Amino acid sequence: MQNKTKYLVTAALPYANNYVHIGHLAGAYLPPDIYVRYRKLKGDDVIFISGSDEHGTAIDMAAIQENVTPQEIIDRYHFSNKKAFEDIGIGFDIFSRTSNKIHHETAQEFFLNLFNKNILIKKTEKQLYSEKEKRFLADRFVTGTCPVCGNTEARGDECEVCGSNLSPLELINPRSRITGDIPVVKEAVHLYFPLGRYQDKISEWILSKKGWKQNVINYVNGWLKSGLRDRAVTRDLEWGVKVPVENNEGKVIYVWFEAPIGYISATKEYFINKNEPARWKDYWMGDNTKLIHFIGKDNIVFHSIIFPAALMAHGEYILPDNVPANEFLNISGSKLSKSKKNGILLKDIVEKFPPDVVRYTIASILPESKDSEFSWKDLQSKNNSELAGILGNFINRTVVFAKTKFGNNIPGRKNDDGILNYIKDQTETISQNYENFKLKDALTETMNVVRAANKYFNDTEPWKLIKDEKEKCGEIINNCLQICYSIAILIYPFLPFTSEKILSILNSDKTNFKWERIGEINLESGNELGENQILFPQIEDKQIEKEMETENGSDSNAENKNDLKKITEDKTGSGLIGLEDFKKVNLRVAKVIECEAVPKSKKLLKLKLQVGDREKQIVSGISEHYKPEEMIGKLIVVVDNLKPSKLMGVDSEGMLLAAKKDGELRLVLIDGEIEPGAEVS
RNA sequence: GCCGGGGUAGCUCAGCUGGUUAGAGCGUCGGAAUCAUAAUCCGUAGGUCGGGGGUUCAAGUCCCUCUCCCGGUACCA
Repeated sequence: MQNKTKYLVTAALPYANNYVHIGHLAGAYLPPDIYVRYRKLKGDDVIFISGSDEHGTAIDMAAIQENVTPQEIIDRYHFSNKKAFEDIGIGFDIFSRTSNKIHHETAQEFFLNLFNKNILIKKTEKQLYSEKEKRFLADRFVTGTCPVCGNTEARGDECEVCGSNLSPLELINPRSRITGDIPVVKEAVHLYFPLGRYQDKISEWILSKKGWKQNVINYVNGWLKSGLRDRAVTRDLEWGVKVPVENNEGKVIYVWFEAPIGYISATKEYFINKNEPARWKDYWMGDNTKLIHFIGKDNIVFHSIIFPAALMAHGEYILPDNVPANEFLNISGSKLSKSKKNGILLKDIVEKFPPDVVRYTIASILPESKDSEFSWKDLQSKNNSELAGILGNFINRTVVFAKTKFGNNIPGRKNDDGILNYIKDQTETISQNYENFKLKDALTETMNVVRAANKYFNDTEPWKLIKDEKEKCGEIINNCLQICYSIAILIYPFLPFTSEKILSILNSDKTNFKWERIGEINLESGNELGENQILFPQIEDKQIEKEMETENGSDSNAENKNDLKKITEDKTGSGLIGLEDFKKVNLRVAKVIECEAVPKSKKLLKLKLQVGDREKQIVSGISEHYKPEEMIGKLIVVVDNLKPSKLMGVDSEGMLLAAKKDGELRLVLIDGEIEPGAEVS
């Protein structure tokens, strides 16, 4: 008994700066919930943990922008997300938050442990310092003129206008975002976690892991190959967990380091609530706990490299047993560009559709091995033809039959004809699927059981037997009702709400509600049934069309690809070229009709050009020299037949001519007026 | 450009270390049945496994190459 395996299952900590959407659900919340519900049915000792990640500059900044306190921001998202999770039936044992006192203490203890062992390294770097505020300014707390596009309100880490990645020191005329104070450059000391030193240990540890998903191994190997680098663990910020070491005023522990410790703090909190404040150690420090992190693929690095390295450094904690990361769930129709995150919010979808319908749809397309695609039509068809048609129908036809033909009582039985044993056998393969984190397969097999139930009903034809073999008929219906109970157990991990409803329809309680009772006799003959209800009402076309419309409305990605695909061979001859060669280059006059910066790029501008009666788009690295608006209307010279290419994902169908020397760049322009499209030779 | 992941029936996806006629669900079409939310059950059709080349007795599965999509990274004359 003492040695029974304990399971510590975590779901990624959602950042309390955004609403959780169904992509998150598919990646990091529904899978562990299903898994945990299965373990609980098996009677395993399992705790399911998550909580809001509530620190970091993004939250602080959001607060400033909205002119509220960070507390208000995190409260908004924490409680909203928490409720959405409850509504969809994610049964966390605890959904904590990193702003809790217990977390601050835990994180500080962890930090001090490493600090006292001299594991953390001091490094000096140049940083902006505000004399007035008497502190160093974190990246996002600096505003200035973007060196790329000239935007005067660029942030220290990124220019929101042109999307360039910046460092605060690059900004022209930097100033404090809060007080407007002009900062000075000063040397700042920060503590670093020597991740590089753990390269070998991590590598060895990963290699020793069996049964990890291939996508996770690939990701980790990619990181290991390019070499692990030390990471700063302190940051200049007010909002966060204070660095518990002298001479570090105004510094907090960097969120990447502090947040995952939240799993530990949440466990502590869970046991404090249960009045067993020391029990958490049995899980985090015991030798028979399986720590399992469910996450999306964007989190693999943190959960399979960085956090384990930190745990190794600390030394007293267990390491993850598995990190079953999922790929991404895409929304069909609208290709979600990385810039705008068009997700379907969890809190919205649970208002429109029953939670189990959403759970079922998502569970059946879990991105376990590759990105998968969600569509509203899929949800509709899953509901109508699988949930209603197969599952709902079986329960309903059985119950209606028993009610009308057997006076609302469970008819008697003698012995079964093998169907229950068949179902019991199936649980073995289903169990295997759960154990291997193959939840989609588990769902398929589960539904196959329900299909078999329908087949049983069809094959035995109780509606015929009722006429002159009522007793035999009663036995079949008894079997079907027993199957209903078994189904309630089987589907519980995926459809907990429906599971409850079935129990209530059967007028039964949870005494036999255990995995090993599947395929057993769990209902007593003679008992009265409860009130019947339709488990899955049809979803009408209208309802689906409405969702599809609202979705498409927000998406305006209607760029058709051009068919012009002339390819020119460019052979590099050394020295002189003949007229023939020169003529291969098709130079034309083009008028700039639109121009904007390419998001996230430093130097690229996207230009829409008029060339004769055609339009074409080119991308050019000139934004350090020309602003988008001053480009419009200019008559420039372009190479018209250049092989098209993509720059940062944006199509470019040519190049413009410009002179360049010593960092100076000037465009080749046309003297006077001439029709765009005119040939240049 | 580079790194990683993909491209398998109309749709959504399975196919581990290469091995008999490539699978499932939904959808299609045909039939049976009528207890049931016109739900169920049986059967049918549908794939040159993105294109090309190679290794092998044998490749969706390994190698090369091309192409398209996704993510990361690169920044461009």
